[in-house]
Formats: sequence, C-alpha cells, structure tokens
Amino acid sequence: MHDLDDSLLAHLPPFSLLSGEDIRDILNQSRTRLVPRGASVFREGDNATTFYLLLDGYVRVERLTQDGDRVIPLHIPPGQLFGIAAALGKETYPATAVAASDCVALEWPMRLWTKFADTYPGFATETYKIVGARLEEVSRRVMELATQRVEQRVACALLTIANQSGKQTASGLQIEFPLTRREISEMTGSTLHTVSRLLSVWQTDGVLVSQNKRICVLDIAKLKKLAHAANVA
Amino acid sequence: MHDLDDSLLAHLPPFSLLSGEDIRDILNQSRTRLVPRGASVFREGDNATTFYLLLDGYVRVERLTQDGDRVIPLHIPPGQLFGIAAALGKETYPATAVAASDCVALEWPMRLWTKFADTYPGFATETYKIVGARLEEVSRRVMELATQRVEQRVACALLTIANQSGKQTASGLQIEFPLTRREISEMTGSTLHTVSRLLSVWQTDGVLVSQNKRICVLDIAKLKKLAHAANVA
DNA sequence: AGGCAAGTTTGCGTTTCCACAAACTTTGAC
DNA sequence: GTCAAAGTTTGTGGAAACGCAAACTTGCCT
Repeated sequence: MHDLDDSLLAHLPPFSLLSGEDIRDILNQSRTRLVPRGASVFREGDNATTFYLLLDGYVRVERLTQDGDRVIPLHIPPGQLFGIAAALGKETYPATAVAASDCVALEWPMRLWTKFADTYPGFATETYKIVGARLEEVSRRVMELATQRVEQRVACALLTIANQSGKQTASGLQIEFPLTRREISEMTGSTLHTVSRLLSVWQTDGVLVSQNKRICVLDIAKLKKLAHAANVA
Repeated sequence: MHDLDDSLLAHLPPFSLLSGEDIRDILNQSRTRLVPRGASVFREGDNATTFYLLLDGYVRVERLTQDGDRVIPLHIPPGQLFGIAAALGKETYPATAVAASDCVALEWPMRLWTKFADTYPGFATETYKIVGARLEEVSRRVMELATQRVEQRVACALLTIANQSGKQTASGLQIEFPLTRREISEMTGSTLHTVSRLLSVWQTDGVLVSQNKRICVLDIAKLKKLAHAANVA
C-alpha cells in the first residue's frame, strides 16, 4: 500500500507523541493525493468530507468576495494539517485550497478525525494549536491591513512567507513556490501594479531579486525595516 | 453560594446538552465577575489562567500594533465563552478584553477547561464552534479590509454589530453598547474624522441616528446597500 | 519555430482618504 | 453651576495608491 516512511510523520506535531504502531495505523487509513500546481484540493462551500496533511509543497488559501475579488488570507507550509473545518463544527470548507506548487498530501475521511482525536493522545491538542496559529496569523493580517500602508504590508507579507517557507541559499532566502505580483496584491489588499512598482524599487535597492515568479530575499534586514517603518527613512 | 439560575446556562450552546445536575456542578465551580464599562477583563500577553462566559454586556477585543495603534477585531456578545486561548494551546491571551458596557461574566480557572471538555459531552465541540465562528469573522474582516472602500467597511461593521447585538425598538435597531467614532475607526482601519463624516451623511439620509455614543439603525436596507455597493448608485 | 497566453513594467490622471487644524458639543466630576 | 475631559464636526491641503492604458517580456503549447 504505502511506501511512505513512518518517520515521515513521527516528527510532525499532530503525531509526535504517538508510537510507531499508532502512526502506521494512521497511515494505513490514509490515501495519498498528488495535486499539480494550480489545481484545487477543495473549494469554498464544498462539503467538508475530507481532511488533509500536506507532506510536500505549498497550499494557497483563497476566498472570493461577493464582487468576485480574490483574497489570499494565508499559505500552508508542508507538515501542516488543512481542511480541518469540521474540527470547528463546520459542514463546508470556508475557503478554497489551491496548490501553489506541486503538492503531495495525505487525506482521510472526516469521520476519522473524531476517532483520531479520541484515540491518539495529543492529536486534537496539536490540531487546535494549528488552528490557534492560523487565527493569530489572520488576526495579525487584520492589524496590518488596518494600520499599515501598502508598502509595509507587502514587505510584511514577503517577510512572513520568507520566514515560514524560505530556503536559505547562497544568494539569499528563496521563497519555495512561484508567487506572482497579482497574488502578492491579493494577499495585501493592493493591486498588481503597485506591487510591481514596489518590487522594482526593492530589486534596484538590492533587497530582493525576482525572476519568473521566483522571489529571493537578499537583504532581510532591509526588508524588515521596510515592513515596520517605511516612513521613517 | 450562587443565586444564579441554572436555566441561565441551559440554553447556551456550550451547556445545552447537559443535565441540570451537570450545570449545577459547573456553576458551583465558577465565580461571578462584574466588570464596569471601560475596565479590562484581561490584557494581551497576560498568562491565560482563566476563561470566561459572558452573561451580560458586551466585550470589546483589542490589540495594539507595534506602533501603538489600537485595532478592534471583534466584539463578543452575551452568551459566549471568551478567553479560551488555552483551548488553542496558547499560554497567554492574544488580545485584550475590555468591557464595552457593564458586564457580568462567570469565570473558571483554566485547568477546569480540560476537565469540562473531557467530562461534559458537547462542551468542547461547542467551544470549537465558537472558535470557528470567530475565525470566520476575522477572516471576513480581512476580505473587507482588502477589497472594500472605507465607506463600505464602516457600513459592514455597523451591520455586523447591529445584527449580532442590536435590539429592535420602535424606531429601529439599537446597538446595545456605547460606540464612539474612534472605536468604529479602529474596527475598520480608518480615522475618526472619516467615520464622523460618514455618519453625519447617513444621519442626514435617515439611515441611522447617533447620539451620545448610542447608534440606532433606522434603515437596514439602505445600510446594506451602502455596505455592498457604495459605488453603484 | 511561431504564436498565444500570462505576467510584468511604466506612465499618467484621478480619487479616496488621511493629516492637520480648529471650533464646537456633550458629559461627568467636583 | 462650572470646569475639564472626552468626543464630534467640519474645513482645507496633500499624499498614497488606484484605474486605465499601452508596451513589453517570458514561458508554454502546438
């Protein structure tokens, strides 16, 4: 069935307290799902029948406004559960999950969630920690949107992603999935034009390099300065 | 000890599945806390030692940005649990809770939360539903801030509050706690000046009446139109 | 290889909304 | 009743960022 290594899960929070045998049980009940970049795992409003663990790749969480504007409240890094709406008593997914890069995920039918939560110590607790972290992140975004200028918000968004999912390379901190100007604008409540202008300037100033949707942060310190106090020179 | 009526809790979601005896047990372990308007129940960063059930009044949730700007992500209506950070694995409160009107709350030491969740069927589930609803609301606010103009955001904020905590009176839908222009601006990422101008116009147009921090919505339909499509006509 | 779609850059005019400022009103305390 | 503090209103100028538009680049598909 699964040629997945048990140790794959052993170090991830929701499973870290479990025995090898428990983990094998859990794995045996899972199915692997490969999602190519750009495809959606589930869509806003779908019946929440399945929950997922992202093994590899990045998932973009999207919502549509009534007017048809797309908003990206957060990205999910590998190692995290997602689609856990039902753990919060929801019957449908509150947002769409799209593969920002090619993804590998494990999936389980939602009815197993309760079983896992009851059976495996720490599973529920760790899941809710993730929920807490997401709530925290979304709430931080509210603060940013409410108080900061576009320039600072874009810098913040890039910082968050770079820290959360940046790979240290020779030249700098590389964001591991493709990210367009439009997407950045949808994360920050701005327009692709404004974002483009900002990135151009930053590229000139040596803060980052961007090519073919790949962004590499060269100077984290400078970016931090931009994020917090764009006005104070 | 407690002269609180058991039936007070019986219809509230976290307790609605419990027997009268269970509810009495829970009440016996609680303490009542009276919080005058303007006082805080707990502050951002405090150790999360206690969780609360708001019996009467309204609580304003506040956070401070690094620059000292205050942001109000949501209000808590009577009947809801709050300060449940620890249910999400947090050790400290992520925000400050201030009484928006005189409040009556029950409080329990946080260690009882686990016990309640284990002992009483539905307690945990219902709590997490509240968390889900809050996540939903904060996330909706992100969408508003990201895509709507100030006018629409203010209209949305008033609509939300009026629906959540408005009392139907002869003249209209009355918001049950005092709400200043500044507070509205802190909910919508705007300034008190802009909010003042908007409310003035709306008052002239008969959408609402506002006096002494009391706001009464006269024409919900008009407010809805403003909320969704301020630009269209 | 060519052509198309998708993404980016840049310029320019315009709008929204903030920042500053100053007067005014209301409320609550003594 | 008076005073201070808090909240509101309104005006004016200006900056930030959007909307529109058009040219340009890049990658991808056939």
